[in-house]
Amino acid sequence: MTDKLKKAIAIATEKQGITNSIINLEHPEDNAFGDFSSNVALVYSKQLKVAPKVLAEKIIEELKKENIEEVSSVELAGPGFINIKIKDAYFVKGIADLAKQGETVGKITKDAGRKVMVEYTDPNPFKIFHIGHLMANTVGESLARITEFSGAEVIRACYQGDVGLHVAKTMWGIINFVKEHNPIPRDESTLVEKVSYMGKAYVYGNQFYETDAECKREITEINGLIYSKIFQSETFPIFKKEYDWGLKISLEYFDTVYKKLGTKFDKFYFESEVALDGVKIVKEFLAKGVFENSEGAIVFPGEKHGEHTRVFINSQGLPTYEAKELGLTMKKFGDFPGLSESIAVTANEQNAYFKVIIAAFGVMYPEIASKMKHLSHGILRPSSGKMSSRKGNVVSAEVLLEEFESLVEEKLKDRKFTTEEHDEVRRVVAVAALKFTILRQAIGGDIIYDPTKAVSFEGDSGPYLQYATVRANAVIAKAKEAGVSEAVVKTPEKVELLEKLLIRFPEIIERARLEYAPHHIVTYLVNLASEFNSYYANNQIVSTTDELSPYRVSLAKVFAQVMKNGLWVLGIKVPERM
RNA sequence: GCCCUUGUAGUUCAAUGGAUAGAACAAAACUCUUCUAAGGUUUUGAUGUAGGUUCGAUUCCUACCAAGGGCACCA
Repeated sequence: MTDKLKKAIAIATEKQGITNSIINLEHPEDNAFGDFSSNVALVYSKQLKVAPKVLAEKIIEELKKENIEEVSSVELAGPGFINIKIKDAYFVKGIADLAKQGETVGKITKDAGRKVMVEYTDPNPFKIFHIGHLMANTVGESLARITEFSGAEVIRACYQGDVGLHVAKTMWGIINFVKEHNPIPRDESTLVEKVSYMGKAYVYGNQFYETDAECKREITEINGLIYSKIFQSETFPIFKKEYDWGLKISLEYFDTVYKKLGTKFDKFYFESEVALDGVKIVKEFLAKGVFENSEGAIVFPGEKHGEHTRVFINSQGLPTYEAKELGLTMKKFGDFPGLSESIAVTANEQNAYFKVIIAAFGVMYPEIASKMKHLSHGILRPSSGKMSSRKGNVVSAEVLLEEFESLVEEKLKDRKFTTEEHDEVRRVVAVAALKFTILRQAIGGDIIYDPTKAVSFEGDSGPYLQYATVRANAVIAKAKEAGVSEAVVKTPEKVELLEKLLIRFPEIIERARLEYAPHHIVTYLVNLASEFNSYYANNQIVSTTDELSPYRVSLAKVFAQVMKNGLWVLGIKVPERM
């Protein structure tokens, strides 16, 4: 419909002497202005040296001559807008079409044939899985699903730092921690206990790294030994027992978190498997003059490319995060030939870092640079202070999720559930509340989270969207029970905003994909759910006497499916009941 | 010091250069013998400051103010 109207307006505009015009066609915010609105007359009036209103009148005249079937009226409004209203029958038919699509409603084919990798979450073994990882996971998963829903083949990747200074700090911490305080948790301890022990060991190690020169020297030495895992494996076994233990429980624990959040990665990358490649690339392009020797390190002189200089190989001869990133990127494109796009989601403190990486690729492999996309998120901040896993004042994902779950628990008190159902609802609703909080606003900005107020489940929230869907499903079930006919025999004279919003779903998906902006979907679903809730309050949907009942039930069905798919794209599940 | 990002109701967020700047929370009132009241209805309230570009600026440009992040061997 949008394309059809755009074309018609383009033709009408062309007759006024404007060629190759860019037609802007939008849904006016105020529904009273019509279903579509265009500002072409305002845009091109200057070029033609006529008043916008005069031009608009002429275009409207042409449009009327075209006699487009679905259009009920074309009007001039305001300073020169062309407002178009669509016949109600078109929307009724639109709902019927959506109903036919069933579970695939809203899926588009914009990205068909494309292969897109999304790398996100990237927690580091040997360290805590904190709320920053929760954010990256939520944003990344949603972007992956939007892309998938747009028809692309999506590869979910997760990149984990199994070598590096942080590992050395934890190793040192474990070794010294054991001596002084606590022994390593035994096998019968829970995974969470083991992981939190390791988190403490890291903080302990880091504390000494920063304050004690001798400890710093030891940790640096351990770091070198850890790298020997890659370079010359025979010197590594010194810490092998602690290392293997730490890596194993970290990965096991991450899996439990992913399961809870609803992510399933297709590919895990480790720093240890890309570090060597990174070194190779740096050496190769050092010879070609892309990198330079500087103060014993090898750096990329970013200033030559509008960026800043960064160290790729340190004076110890070890690859930094930067060099590993080169190896990782090459490996991604090597593992998945024909990759059309490689998206990486990280915290926004890495924005400048990624610009340098992409600039370096721009010099070495422009083809790859053009396919790289970096997206970032802000921090999920408990209104007091910045969190840092180095200082240990971080909120772990575990703690935050538990906090949300206990809030849901409160609400669940009055409802009757089986134990199994209770736990499921508790978890699904808590995750929805959390993901909604993260995805409701444009990605990139910080999300301020007040731990005392926590999260209200009233108003715009994940549970609000789930609740509207659950109610629609309950109505559908009731209709089935009451034996309301499936066949729609009568349709309403006049459609509501609900129908109009429903048929826009695919457009919203497309925009979210184009702009890498999940929050457009959130905004849309909130409006849609709110519209449905009003409709639900004003209309009896299930009735054995009202001829409109089958239509209303079919509308509820389409609504429930759009909500389910829209929430799926956000990574949110809908419970059976709540 | 330099670079990047962000300043919108009391609060947390929206708004492809367009029309009367949308929600939610908080506050006040109403609403469950119709399908789940985690709902619905109504009322109050905002574009950091100063310029500029434009028919039109929350949006683009400049300066200032404020907040956050980054800037060499961490990831």
